[in-house]
Amino acid sequence: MPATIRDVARASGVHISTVSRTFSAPHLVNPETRGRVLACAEELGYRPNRAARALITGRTHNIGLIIADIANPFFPPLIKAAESQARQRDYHVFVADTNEDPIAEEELVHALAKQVDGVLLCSPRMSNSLIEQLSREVPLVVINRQVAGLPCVTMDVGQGTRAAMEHLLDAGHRRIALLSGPRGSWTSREIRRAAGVAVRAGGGELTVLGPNPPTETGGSALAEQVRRAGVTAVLAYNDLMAIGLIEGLDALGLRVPQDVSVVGIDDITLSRLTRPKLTTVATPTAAAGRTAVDMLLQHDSVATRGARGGGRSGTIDDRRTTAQVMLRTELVIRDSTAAAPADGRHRPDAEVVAPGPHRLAGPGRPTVATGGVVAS
Amino acid sequence: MPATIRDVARASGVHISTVSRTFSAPHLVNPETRGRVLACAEELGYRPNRAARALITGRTHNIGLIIADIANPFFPPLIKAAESQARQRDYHVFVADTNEDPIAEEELVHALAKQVDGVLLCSPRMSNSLIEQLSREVPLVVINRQVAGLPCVTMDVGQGTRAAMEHLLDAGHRRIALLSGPRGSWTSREIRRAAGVAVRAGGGELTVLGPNPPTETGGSALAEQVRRAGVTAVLAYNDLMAIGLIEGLDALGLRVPQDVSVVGIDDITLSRLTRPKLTTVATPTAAAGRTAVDMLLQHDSVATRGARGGGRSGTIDDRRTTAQVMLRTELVIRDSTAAAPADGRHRPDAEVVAPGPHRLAGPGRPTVATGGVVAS
DNA sequence: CGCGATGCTGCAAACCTTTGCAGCCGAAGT
DNA sequence: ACTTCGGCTGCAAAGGTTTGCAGCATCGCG
Repeated sequence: MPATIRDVARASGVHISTVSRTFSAPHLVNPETRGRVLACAEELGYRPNRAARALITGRTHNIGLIIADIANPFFPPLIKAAESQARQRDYHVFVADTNEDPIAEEELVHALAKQVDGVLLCSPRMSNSLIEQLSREVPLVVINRQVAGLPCVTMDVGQGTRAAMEHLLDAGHRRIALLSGPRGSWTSREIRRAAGVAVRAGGGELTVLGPNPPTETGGSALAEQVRRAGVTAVLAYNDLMAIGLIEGLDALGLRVPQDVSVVGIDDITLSRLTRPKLTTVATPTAAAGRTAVDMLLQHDSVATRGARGGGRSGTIDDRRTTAQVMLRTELVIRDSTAAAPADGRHRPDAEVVAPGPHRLAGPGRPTVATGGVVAS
Repeated sequence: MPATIRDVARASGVHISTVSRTFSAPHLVNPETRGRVLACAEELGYRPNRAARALITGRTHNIGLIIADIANPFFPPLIKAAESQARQRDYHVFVADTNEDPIAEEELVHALAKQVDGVLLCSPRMSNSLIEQLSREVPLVVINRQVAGLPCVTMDVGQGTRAAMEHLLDAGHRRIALLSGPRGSWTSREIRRAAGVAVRAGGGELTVLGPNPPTETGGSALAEQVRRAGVTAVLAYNDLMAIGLIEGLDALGLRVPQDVSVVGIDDITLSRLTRPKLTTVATPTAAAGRTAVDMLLQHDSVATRGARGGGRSGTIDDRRTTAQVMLRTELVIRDSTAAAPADGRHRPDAEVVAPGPHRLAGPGRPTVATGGVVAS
């Protein structure tokens, strides 16, 4: 039913190759002919079949974006940035969600492999070795994880964690908890490592709780454990968990930040909407999306993996060029952190009280401390 | 570089057609042969090229999902539901975001057309006629809009709006504002229509503000206008706008719900996290996603639009079977609505006061009123 | 007038699969 | 012993496009 290139050729009295060129190499065809072809194409509602084209050129002009959890507000800015960057280069982005499931991740890479020119693997939960293996099937750029030999873009959560911990230590906190993220998360490991050294260096004591699902309910479920741990400050794997934790503490009668200081990571927009507004480590998600698309497109425009185009030669050599980019993070201080309680512990028996002054806190400019930046 | 069916055939000493059948019709090939072929395929890391397969079968086992704004928390549950439903039927979902841009919408449909078996068009902003035209290019299911002759799944926002307005009128509100949504939104028109008749029937007066971008900033930008309108209650096009409006009113010194009652639409999870918790019309987004996938798959499994499979006959006749489903909505009463102020107007000069009792409101079961349900 | 260059178009192979048809072989039925 | 049948496999066309190569005029130049 849909018009093919042949229909157009017949209608305009030229060979199919001329029709093809009209679309893919207009300068090679006589303007007059081209006009006639275009008219017929328009008339018949012809659109090139991208699948057929991909079959021979080896390039689909699509890129796949695999996301751990689309419901996490952390991702949409990244997705949008990737899409707009891709659109500028005449590419389309197909997003797929894995529900934090490593199996689904692998399956999706396979499914996408032949339908896209490359895949952006965002916050993968699978093993490094599997990622490496999959990268032989389709060009991969990894986001939020470092895998040796593959192009990666990560956030410098290590620096962000240090900044957060120093902020808390400066405020007099000594007993600090870390709510870690999901099993398999590179970011979570980085945070944990950095938190460990930073707290120790500051003479504090770190309690690690987890692994946990990186969601709001994952956070609220930890309120009881946080109370029992007797800490005065908490760093959460992400904002969602931090917000959930605040909810949970609230239900337990513990006030934030008077009794417990809470800091999140990501700086999702939601973190500015809750009460108290969340102190958090801002990660440049949009930049990550853009960068990842750039790396992917540069990486495979260099060596077109075309069907005919004479397969790329160096399988090992071009690893030299695979970049690993790490993006700067920033600590944004808002209303969920305060000086440690005088007795050095949160009060175990908080009475019910009208909400504290943070409710009235003005919209003043948030304090900002910068983290590090690295690239290689 | 990637292994093709021919490589496997050579390696296992059979014809390519046997390899093909090993995967697509296993019962037609001798178990012994099949075993050998599978072994070789595994060995070589062979994966069928879905693009090539699609070229001949006419079915890609992909479905496209076009979304107005992926950053709107309304959509993720719909996306996830669609994905899981599709996965059960061995389909993959590709999500694309249009940034509320009608042009991008059209372009995406074209881009997806040949790479998917059908497209779910969610909250489209383009014209009905264009949608109808595009539906001749690829099977379409429309979500959040009714288009004659096309399968649609919508939410009964009309009933939800009526319930919300009755709730407000019962609470003594008479001057009510409606924050309408983006231009081109079917839902927004439905809400406006229903709001008009409901408020008039209740002896109230409706002020319509809009159209507006359906975002948090879109809502907060309207605070000033809402104040000037002198209304005591507001229904917003969606929760995001409602939450933004509450922020904006707060900045103006107007308290919700004491001075102004606010109700949203959608019941996104965020609406339970803000203070005050939002009264809102819950829409069954997950059900919508599932239903839409079902309608699409049923619709085109009936008549395979295969290349060879003898094109479908009835172009008009099968319209009889195109269903239009409308899903039930529910009014969820939380803390952002209250009785109208005694003087019938919000106080124009609110003093700064410690936050009201809604801060302490327990997690009690929300009151629920049911809306209608329709199907044809 | 001849020659090469230039601009445009047609030809046909190739991309990777699926699938209708035909062929082969052994077994079962008559 | 001859047919029939069934199970399995091979053959080749088809699907829609791109692209290197070759052919053909036309044109400019010497």
